[in-house]
Amino acid sequence: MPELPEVETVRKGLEPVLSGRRIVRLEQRRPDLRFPFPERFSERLIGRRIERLNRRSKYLVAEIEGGETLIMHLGMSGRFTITLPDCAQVMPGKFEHDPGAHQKHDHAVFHTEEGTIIAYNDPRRFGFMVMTPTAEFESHPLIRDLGPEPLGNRFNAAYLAARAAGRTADLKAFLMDQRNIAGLGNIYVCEALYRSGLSPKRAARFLSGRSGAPNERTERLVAAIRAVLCDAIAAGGSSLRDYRQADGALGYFQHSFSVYGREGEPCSKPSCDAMVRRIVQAGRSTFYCPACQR
DNA sequence: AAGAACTCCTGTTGGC
DNA sequence: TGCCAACAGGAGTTCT
Repeated sequence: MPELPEVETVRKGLEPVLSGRRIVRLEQRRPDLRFPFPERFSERLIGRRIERLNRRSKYLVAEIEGGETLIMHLGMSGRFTITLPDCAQVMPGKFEHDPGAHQKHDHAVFHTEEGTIIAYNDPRRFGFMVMTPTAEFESHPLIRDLGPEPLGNRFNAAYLAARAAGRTADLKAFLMDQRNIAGLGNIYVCEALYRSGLSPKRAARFLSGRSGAPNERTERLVAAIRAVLCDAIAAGGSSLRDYRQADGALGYFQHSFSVYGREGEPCSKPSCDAMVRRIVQAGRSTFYCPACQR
């Protein structure tokens, strides 16, 4: 489901009810998601405060009092729902079920000292939760090979060009690879390539000149990636199917898609009369404008 | 080492 | 209406 803007939106939604709060109960409804839940999961959380809720790439990262960190990934279909104490009073009609009553695919349910219930729901179970000593977070196998945050300082044209030098993989696959850039997925790769006028079928080395220096295309792509992510975060992410923000609100960036999911529709550039095309790359749909993206 | 194929799982959608 | 195939926002593992 979620790419960087959606995970950041979830983080912002969870922060007020999790950051600085103490976990008093954990209901773990099955042994695993994609991977087993952490050993003695509830023992390691109960009675402890969540000191901070961060995001790295598409991971939610909760620093737990006592020196451990909980790393969570939402996979394709993971989401959190928040039920506030006395929510019927606070938000009449907002919850269709009794507070505390669990829904199908609620696999882990956290209770805080304040009586807030935070349920992790994930039909496909491609998500996962793992714990690591906070001191070893950066060297954790899931974290250590991640590329730079696209909205951070380490990500720029010089980096991208050097990274792409000599690479024969197509641009779509190159940008989807989290080791190159962290946090992009199918939607935002398609949208960023459209915004920068680059074909998803180009080889990644198209981004670097001789000696791995950036060119004008690299600059355009970097700017487009930053812009589309910022726009999406400002819109609260994209709501496809039933994805919602943690507070139940729908993100609305899906209304701003230029190409994603728009096969057969006219290119949104007024001067272009081409139709958006869908192809399959590495088993995933790619949407692009064959006229604007070269 | 890089790249491509395969895999996990459930739910929804579209065509007949 | 039912049935079935295709597809879905991800990424670790395994192979070449």
